[in-house]
Amino acid sequence: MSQLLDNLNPEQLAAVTLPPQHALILAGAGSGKTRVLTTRIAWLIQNHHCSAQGILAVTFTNKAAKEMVARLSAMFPINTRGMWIGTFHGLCNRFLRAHHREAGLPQLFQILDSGDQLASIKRLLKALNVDDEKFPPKELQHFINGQKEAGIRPAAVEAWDDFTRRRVELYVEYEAQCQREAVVDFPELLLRSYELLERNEPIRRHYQARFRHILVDEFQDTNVLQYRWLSLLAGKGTEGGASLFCVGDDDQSIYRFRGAEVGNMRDFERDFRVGSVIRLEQNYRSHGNILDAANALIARNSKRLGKNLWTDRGAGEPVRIYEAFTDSDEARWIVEEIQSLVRDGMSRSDIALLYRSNAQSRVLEHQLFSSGVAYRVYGGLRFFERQEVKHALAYLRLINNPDDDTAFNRVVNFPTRGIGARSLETLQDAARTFNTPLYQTVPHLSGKPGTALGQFVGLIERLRQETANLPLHEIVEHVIERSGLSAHYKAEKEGQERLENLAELINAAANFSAEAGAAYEAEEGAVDGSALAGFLAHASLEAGDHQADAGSEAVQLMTVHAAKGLEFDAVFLSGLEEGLFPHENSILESDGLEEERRLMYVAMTRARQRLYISFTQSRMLHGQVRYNLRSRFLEEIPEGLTKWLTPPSPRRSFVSEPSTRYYNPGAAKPAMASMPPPPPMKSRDLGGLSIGQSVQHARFGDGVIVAAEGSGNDARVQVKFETAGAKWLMLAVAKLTPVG
DNA sequence: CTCGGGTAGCTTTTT
DNA sequence: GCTACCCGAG
Repeated sequence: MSQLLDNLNPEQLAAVTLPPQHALILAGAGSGKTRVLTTRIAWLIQNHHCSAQGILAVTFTNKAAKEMVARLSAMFPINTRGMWIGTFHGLCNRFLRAHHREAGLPQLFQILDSGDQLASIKRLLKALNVDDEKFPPKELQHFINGQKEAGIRPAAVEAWDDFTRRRVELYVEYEAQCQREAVVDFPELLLRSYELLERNEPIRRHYQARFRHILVDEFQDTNVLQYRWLSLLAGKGTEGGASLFCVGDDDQSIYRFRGAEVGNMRDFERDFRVGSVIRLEQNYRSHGNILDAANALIARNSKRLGKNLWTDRGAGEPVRIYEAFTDSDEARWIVEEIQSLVRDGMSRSDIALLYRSNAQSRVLEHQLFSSGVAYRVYGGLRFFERQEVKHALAYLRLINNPDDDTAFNRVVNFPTRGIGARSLETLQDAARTFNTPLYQTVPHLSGKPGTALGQFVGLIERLRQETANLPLHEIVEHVIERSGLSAHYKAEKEGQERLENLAELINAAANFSAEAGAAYEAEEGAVDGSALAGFLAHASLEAGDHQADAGSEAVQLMTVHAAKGLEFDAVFLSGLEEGLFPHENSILESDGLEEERRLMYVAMTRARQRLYISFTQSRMLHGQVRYNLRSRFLEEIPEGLTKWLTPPSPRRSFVSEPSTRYYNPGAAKPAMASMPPPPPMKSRDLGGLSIGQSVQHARFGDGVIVAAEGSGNDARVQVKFETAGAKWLMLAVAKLTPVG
């Protein structure tokens, strides 16, 4: 117990030992957030503030949940099984399985991942003969999920125009289809749970009485529905209930685009009259210069709860800045620098190469590859998203729940068994007529038992019977063999890797039985039903690691988003250019720039010892060479903390943005006068115009030149107009008048 | 049914 | 510039 609290700093200690009450912990990057969260749980239990059953801890990713459980078990022999620790979706799944009847779901309901959901929507639009040009499936998916995540059912959507009204109708149809097929999408897991808690008083009271302490990780990433779910569970006000312990960092809120609502932090303070806001500001990760640079940058954001990281580790090295001519030059320099770090003894896996968008990885990969530097890219397809794995899972899903039309469509003709679009269309039509799922419709088709479709149904029936009494991993193995998948990939030239993945799936099933089996059958029979159903839910809820040979001694490549929560000795931050970072799309969004700045803050605070920032004068993007200004974020890092590895060239003033008030060309260091002139690319003949120049156009109005290409008669400039958006204009044709 | 040619679109992502 | 997806030909 005394050991438990050893080495906590005063703020961490205060957070861990708060008396039971609502609390908001503002935990800066690298401030020991996870440690506080887990120690808090251990402290609560050891001091008899509650039993393990009284704890609910919720995270966003399976990784974070697993880490919490691992750290807790390492702390003291604790019954983690009794606790509810998991992701929002994982916990809601557990809840809905336990109360499926009250939630209006069959016990063996299946979970649709995003891809399944999209397929389901496409199928719906087709069946309803909806023009998918007018209603693009992706857009409809976004619409439906957006409504659900705001807690809005179709009847409550405010639809003022025909377009929205039609989308609401499709939302209704989609809900009906899911119900018919006994499937539940991700946001539905949340919404169903919320609604059930809300309308069913006995169940609500049961859980409110049970959970004494609710702990939330990455609270800044919660969406509206998640916050409401937490509020309901905590039972604020008359119903008594749990203490909410929310840990988050508003400066690291980078997921607004997927519904995260930072405002939840302020709302939480207000709604729950949070008396204690504790700031964890001591950083155990980075050296002083890196922290100071990050602090100075984030200080320019206006909407902050306020926080300043510090360290006692010393200033360390300056932030290194490098300007390259082209993206390949930038990549070449980065790889050379990496090689030199490795020569000096740094481990490749302690080096990260970060970028704003995935498209940037290609040039970097190319250079790493040709220099023979081992690297690893995060962000590809994940295990349970692979084609062959999804196919195998689809067979398993059909055994588990034949009404799952998404699974049916996926494998009815894979491997091919002569069931073409024609027969499927007939089947679809019949299914609509009889209002039955596809599987059940097959026997209705005018008594031809020998048809290919009939044989397919026969196959599934046979598989179900043959596997009825087998242990889980043998079910999986049997289905892979007897469905024809195995033979299909054996025959395929490139099938070897797929076969290995299928073998890995059998492994995963064996592991699942061994590990999760025990946990799942704990208390309340939360997930009974078959092991198969549990495994399928697991496969949907946890897409698996991003592949890439883990553990190998390799440089880590990923987007800044993917790097959140990670740390490295050396971090290379590439592509610090206007339009890329901050991304051009974000500049038009309200508060978009502040979110980009937070993203930059996250990126910088990943570095322990060395931070490199680079940008280029020209970059190939969307098949065009673009000439971008260097990012305004570079101007927001105080000069004394940086070291330019190339001579800093003057940044053209960025006319349309108020942030330039921080940039004062007049105050340029005298040394700049002796710097070499800007390289030739910048001095291209634009008829007296330059990048950054404000111009006027007769039709499009006022704008700023943001890029240029070609020369002479072919010279073109890209102008970002205030109202008309970005346009490429031929200088020889367009009449542009310089302004100012 | 499979292959390949043509074309639209292109920030970030977990569950 | 790349790629994912759609459609038409074989």
